[in-house]
Amino acid sequence: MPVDACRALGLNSGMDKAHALDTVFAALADPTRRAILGMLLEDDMAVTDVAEPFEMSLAAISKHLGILSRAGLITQERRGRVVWCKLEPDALRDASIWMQGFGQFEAVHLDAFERFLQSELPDDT
Amino acid sequence: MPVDACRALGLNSGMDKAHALDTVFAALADPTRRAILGMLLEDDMAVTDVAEPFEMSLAAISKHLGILSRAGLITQERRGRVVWCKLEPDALRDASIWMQGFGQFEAVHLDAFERFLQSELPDDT
DNA sequence: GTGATGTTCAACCGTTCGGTTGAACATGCC
DNA sequence: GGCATGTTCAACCGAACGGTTGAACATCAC
Repeated sequence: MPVDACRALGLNSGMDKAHALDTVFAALADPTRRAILGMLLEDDMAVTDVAEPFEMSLAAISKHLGILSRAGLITQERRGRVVWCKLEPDALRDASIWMQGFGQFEAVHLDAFERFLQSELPDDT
Repeated sequence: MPVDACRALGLNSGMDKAHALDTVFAALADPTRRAILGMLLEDDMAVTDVAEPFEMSLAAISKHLGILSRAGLITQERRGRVVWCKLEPDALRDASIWMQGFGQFEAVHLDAFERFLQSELPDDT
């Protein structure tokens, strides 16, 4: 598997699963970073465009993007001068699964939820 | 609604939803605290018993429990000398819902997913 | 080459975090 | 009362966090 793909899955080399949860949850524990993820849900964006709506220096946003990237929640690809940021939602999967071990409704209705997914999803998952 | 119930739902007074996500995710970003939550999944526990498996001072565990409590993830009730800790999994609900906005399969089928939740959940939400 | 643009680096700053220690506070037992 | 037990408080420590600034680095346009 290519290194980038690993990082996109939160499987940074030398990072065990617990440490991956650490970095993912820590990355999510900041409103600026959650807002960035929400923006990237719409479309890929350049760093400057990500920074635009925030009242904060470009360097600060660059740091936030670094944290999101190290957590595997986004990937960054340089094309010419501009660095494009892309959401990697698969990195949330392990964290989501961990959480679903606790939620009452998820626990109770997990089977129904999986039946729901199977019925609603296209086959390419 | 009683204050304790509000705290159990992560609705601490004066804490808006974004701040609630901050504290919940921050609380989850530590392996000791995640382990504690896992232990409380089995049963309610006294503070001393929570601390027993960790190579760490009791005061440190007490702080961790305070963080989990302020995030609404547990409640603590004093009975005599001992303080009992109880898991409050409902506090994970908002965070879980927020995350499910990002998973690829969930994103595509979010409307259907919400219909699913509405049909499967009890009415007391 | 020159200059403007996009991004990151390096150093710094104040605050928070995760841990320690020792003392304090409550409560139950004799 | 006196003492052991369960828990938290207060002060401290080093490290990490979230932000700033100014300089540096790449790349594109002319």
